[in-house]
Amino acid sequence: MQRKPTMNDVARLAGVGTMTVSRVLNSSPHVSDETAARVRTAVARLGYQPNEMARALRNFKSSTIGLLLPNLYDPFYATCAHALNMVAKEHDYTVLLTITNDNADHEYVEAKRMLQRHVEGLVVIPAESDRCRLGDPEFSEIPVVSMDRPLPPIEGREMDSVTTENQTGAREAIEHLVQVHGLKRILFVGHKPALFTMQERHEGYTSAMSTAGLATMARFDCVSEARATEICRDALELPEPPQAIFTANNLATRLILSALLKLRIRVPEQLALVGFDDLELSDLLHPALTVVRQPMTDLGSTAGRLLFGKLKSQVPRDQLARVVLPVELVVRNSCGCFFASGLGR
Amino acid sequence: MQRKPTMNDVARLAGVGTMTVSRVLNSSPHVSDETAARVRTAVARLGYQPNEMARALRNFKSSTIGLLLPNLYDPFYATCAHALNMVAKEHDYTVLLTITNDNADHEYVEAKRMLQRHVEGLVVIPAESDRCRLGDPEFSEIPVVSMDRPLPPIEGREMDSVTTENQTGAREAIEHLVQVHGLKRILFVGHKPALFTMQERHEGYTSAMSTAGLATMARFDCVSEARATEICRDALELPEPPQAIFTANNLATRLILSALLKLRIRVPEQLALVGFDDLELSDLLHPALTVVRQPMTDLGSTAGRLLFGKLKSQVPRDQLARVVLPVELVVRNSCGCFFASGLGR
DNA sequence: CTGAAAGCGCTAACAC
DNA sequence: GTGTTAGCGCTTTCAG
Repeated sequence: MQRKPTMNDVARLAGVGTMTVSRVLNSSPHVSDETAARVRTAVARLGYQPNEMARALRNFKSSTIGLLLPNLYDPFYATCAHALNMVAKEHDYTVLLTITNDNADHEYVEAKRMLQRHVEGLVVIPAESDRCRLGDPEFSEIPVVSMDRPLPPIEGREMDSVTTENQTGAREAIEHLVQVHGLKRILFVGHKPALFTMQERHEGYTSAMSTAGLATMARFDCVSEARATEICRDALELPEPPQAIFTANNLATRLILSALLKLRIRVPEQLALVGFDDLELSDLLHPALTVVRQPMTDLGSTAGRLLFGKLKSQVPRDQLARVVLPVELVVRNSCGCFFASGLGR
Repeated sequence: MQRKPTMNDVARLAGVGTMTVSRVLNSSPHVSDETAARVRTAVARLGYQPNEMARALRNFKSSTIGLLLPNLYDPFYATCAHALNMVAKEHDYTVLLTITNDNADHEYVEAKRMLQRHVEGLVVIPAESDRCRLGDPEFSEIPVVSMDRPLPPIEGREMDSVTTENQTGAREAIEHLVQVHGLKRILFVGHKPALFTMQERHEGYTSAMSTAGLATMARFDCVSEARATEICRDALELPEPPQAIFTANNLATRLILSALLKLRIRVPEQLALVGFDDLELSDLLHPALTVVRQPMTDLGSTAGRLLFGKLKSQVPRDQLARVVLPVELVVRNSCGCFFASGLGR
């Protein structure tokens, strides 16, 4: 385990100065072909690899970006992360990854760590919180882009964001239930009332319901199997029980579906179901799930494009971008469509 | 956007030398409480943050590890990555993430990039390939741990690995089909014959079949919906069609399931199904899937523990660890269990 | 207990 | 075209 060769070693072996080596490595024009060739042989002979640390220290750039997200076991976040990574790779950047567990304090600490590591930009799925600190002045030196949820503006400073049409998606889901299937009593089920996406989807639900002149009912506590069962039971005991449930994210969908199955409630005959977020196997379920599908990959790659646009100075730093990506209502069977016809197996 | 404060700035403000500041920051003992306090105030006043780049350059350590994996959209890999990240966080290390797309050349290039960035260790889900180069001498300076698939030993050098009981898992699945359900003709379906896990599972399948005195049949080309349909159709046209299919990974399971549904083949009555790898909604399917479940989180965290064991010098570098984690046969309905009783909805 | 000097590996700026 | 000098921000070494 001997010391790694440095630029000096290469220079000595090639019989030139270190600067010449540096120039060759950075393919600067003013080097004669002959010397360049000599240097390259020396590099190859020694298996020389530039020390990125020294380079970063000198150049004030690290070719690194930071990615902060709540977790990676949720396929939604993981897919965003995947897409972002691909963009970074295209630009020859490396990604520093951190899991925040949806905790704003961790997020802040980790973001600072990344700053110390001289990341040139940050992509973040902000932690669910009222007191996010990613707007602190120390972060204003690098571009920051948020995905899925916007970063709350702090002291007037706003940051780029890429989100999806949460409201529109929810509204379309409800309108489908109301207009196509003639349903009137639709229950909204979410898992965290404070979450931006949750609020937006609830807003979409509310507005669609009120447009149709229907009364709303919502539960925001669908966080466990037990609770989901409770929610379903409560709902069915109502004098006028809901005819459909709109689950506002993949966790809620999963839990409610499981509860419904256990309670032996027939979907969609007895209770229709539409969910926000597509799930891996939802087309193979019985009934196949009708869902609002979000463009997960686009979220990540758009965030990446936004960030690199600024890093490569193609876009002025102070130009604010707020991209909202379209969602798609994927009509399958759980809403009641194609079901009587027996297509649903 | 002014220059960041350096240690020198702090030293000047506190009226001490830079060394004293350094000592305080690294909580070295030989500083008087009073000076230390002065330094700390100065640090706070300036909002000083140590420059990790300079530190890494000086110390030859970066508090960074590298993670290389095929992709993040596969929940299996993503969950491993999540677990590893959590371990790294415990040790106050940062993770450099790279997607290899299961390409050994990308993997090699990216691993070298990580080396240039002075990662202190590497965790990798090796790309499917006969010519992996992660055993090259340049990597022998840092500990390398592989997950899910072992790294092929190169020039005698072997590396730590964490895998799961692929053979045993497959064998148990087959034995269940044979012994509990009395099935004799079982088709093995995989997607990539070269993959380590695929081979191991096939080996388990073969050994279980031969122990039972049964003939084997295998397909290794389940890579698309169309192909899956073809596989099913081919199988059913056989003079003695299979009574069960064993799908050797989550992709194959997904595709075969979808094909079976489309072909209106009843599971498990007409054809039983057992898969390797659990899927997010597989307990909600009709029938619920019987699967061999792998400890995804354990894979990641064990790999992390192995790596940090060496980084913290608790374990000698040359001590080879080969951990094999147990899998679990999760019996649900697709194998035929609990099905006649109507429990499956 | 504290500070000054030297240098980690690299490159921008200026000589020649 | 090419080499020399200086210094990025930090810490090790060695004097005080």
